[in-house]
Amino acid sequence: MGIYILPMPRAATTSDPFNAVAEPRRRQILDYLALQERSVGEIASSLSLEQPSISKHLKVLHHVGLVRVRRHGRHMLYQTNAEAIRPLHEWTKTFERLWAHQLIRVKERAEQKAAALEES
Amino acid sequence: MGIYILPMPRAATTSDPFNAVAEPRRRQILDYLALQERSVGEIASSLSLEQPSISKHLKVLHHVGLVRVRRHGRHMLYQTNAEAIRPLHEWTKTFERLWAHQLIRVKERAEQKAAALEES
DNA sequence: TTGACATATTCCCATATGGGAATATATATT
DNA sequence: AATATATATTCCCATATGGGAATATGTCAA
Repeated sequence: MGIYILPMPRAATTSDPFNAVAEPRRRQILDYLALQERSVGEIASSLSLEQPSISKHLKVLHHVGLVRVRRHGRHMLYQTNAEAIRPLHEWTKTFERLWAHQLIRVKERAEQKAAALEES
Repeated sequence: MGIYILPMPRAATTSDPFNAVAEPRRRQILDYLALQERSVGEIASSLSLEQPSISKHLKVLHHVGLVRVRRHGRHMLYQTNAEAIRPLHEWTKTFERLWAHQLIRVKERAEQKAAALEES
């Protein structure tokens, strides 16, 4: 182990939040765990998935810091760590101005078209 | 005959923007093409990657609508379609309130700790 | 037409993956 | 102690993948 960044056909799901979040099930889990902590069993039954699958997804999410865990008796209580989603938010935010501009241009073109129709 | 559910080991990179954007190179490309359209050759030399690799990444990005293309002579000019990033932004945004709350709690706990130290 | 340039496609291959099934580990209860 | 419950791990396997190299397609210029 150490710093190894190379011949990977596709970056590991555990390599960063972007990869971890690419899987729809894992986004579901994060949504579900956003407001309150839940046990693995609760997650499994709520999302209609087998417990081993949930455990594996949680392992990935925990590896990149997207969830916190604490033990409560036999149960492991997981909860979304929203802070880890922030980098994704920041990255997407850098494009916010752009889609606003693009929408304005679409609107302007539509208005020009409407004006042209009036004249004819 | 019946319904066969094909085993998908991992969703295709072309399945949605979340998967397309998981690849760091593709995020680089989107950053680079955010403000102005660029030819494949320009992208390749700017990001220090082989042209075939760039073309393949662009194919994925185009498939999910993250870039637009237009032909200009022999050149293909690509540009980021910011609108397609919006769903990612919206999803991450749903967690915005939460990390604000969590930061407040972290701050409060730190202050309590400091107060306890003062007393002792 | 021929040649030069720009981009796209194909072939190769080692690797991570997600789900299912079976099993292992950990904790609580009696 | 033994047993039940909760979670984690392991094994299996078909599949998509990213880069490199080679090649194909497309477009302009002379």
